[in-house]
Amino acid sequence: MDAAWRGGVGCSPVCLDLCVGLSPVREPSAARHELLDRPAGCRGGGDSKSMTNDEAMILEAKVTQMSEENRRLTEVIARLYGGQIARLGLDGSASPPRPVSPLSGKKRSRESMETANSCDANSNRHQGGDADHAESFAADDGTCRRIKVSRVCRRIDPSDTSLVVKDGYQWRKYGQKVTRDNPSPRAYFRCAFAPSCPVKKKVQRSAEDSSLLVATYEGEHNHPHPSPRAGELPAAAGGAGGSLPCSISINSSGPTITLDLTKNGGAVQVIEAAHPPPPPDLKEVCREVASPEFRTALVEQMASALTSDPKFTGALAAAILQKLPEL
DNA sequence: CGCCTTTGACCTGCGC
DNA sequence: GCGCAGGTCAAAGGCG
Repeated sequence: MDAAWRGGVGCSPVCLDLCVGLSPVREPSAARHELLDRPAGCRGGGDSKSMTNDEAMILEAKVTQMSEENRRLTEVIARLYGGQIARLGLDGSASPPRPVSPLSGKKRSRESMETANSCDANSNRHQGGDADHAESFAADDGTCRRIKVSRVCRRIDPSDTSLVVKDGYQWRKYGQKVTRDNPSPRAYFRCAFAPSCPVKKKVQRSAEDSSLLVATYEGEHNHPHPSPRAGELPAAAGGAGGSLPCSISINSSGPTITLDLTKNGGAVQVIEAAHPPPPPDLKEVCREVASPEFRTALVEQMASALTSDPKFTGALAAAILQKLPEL
């Protein structure tokens, strides 16, 4: 299982985006790509100073180094979460006992019925209803968009019985159910801001930690955020912004785990990566991952492991050879 | 009075 | 075919 996950990091739809202290902003990779995409001589086009070739090469070397570090940490996270993710069914090749996709199977006919009322400009819904199950259809139809699923956790007061996760959107509760694997009831919400908004939210306390509220967002908002406030949890729309250092989402590009280690100002909130519920030590693992000591040790350990791996060194040599100019 | 929440009933898919 | 479980509906009640 671990091997399957590790193998999936590089070549399966599963991808890991890691931000490791490169920048206070959440997407340092964007800046990196901007650097990499442009030839050395063309960089800094918008700057008043023109960059020399030496500076460009140094920057490129740094970027390469960071990429390598990023890749190492990717593997570490993959190992840390490997078992959990596999159980989650995020690996598209596996056939999990309980699919993560919220729209698989039994929702089909009901979704198609709802489509009759809301098949307007909403790009998330397609006429005919079946297209909603983009998890299975989008692979063949590039025009379809998969339903985006993101999962966030928020720590609350254990005595607080309300299943409310404030994210700035307006939600209408339409159901509550006690599920089998969790004694806490699960609340079902619809986005009440726009009638045609397809986004749904499921909120349930963690079975392991009653002070942890797990909110699962399904779909994307087809309207602007009504009252964007800083520090609130990210909803499905946009998905990228928010205060959580770690999130899992499933979208058109496949399952994505984002761990942002640059956000160490606040307490690290634990994302439940397991379904069924994770072992209790997962939270501890997440805390460790966020600590500088752990990161340092991690890098050293991974560097050691990678350099002692003949496959890695071989692949690295091959990659370097490819980069060398032909003689 | 209108909106929202609650909650039991119903629907649907899946596994046996 | 039947039972189970998740998801949704809709009537009833509460609240401002």
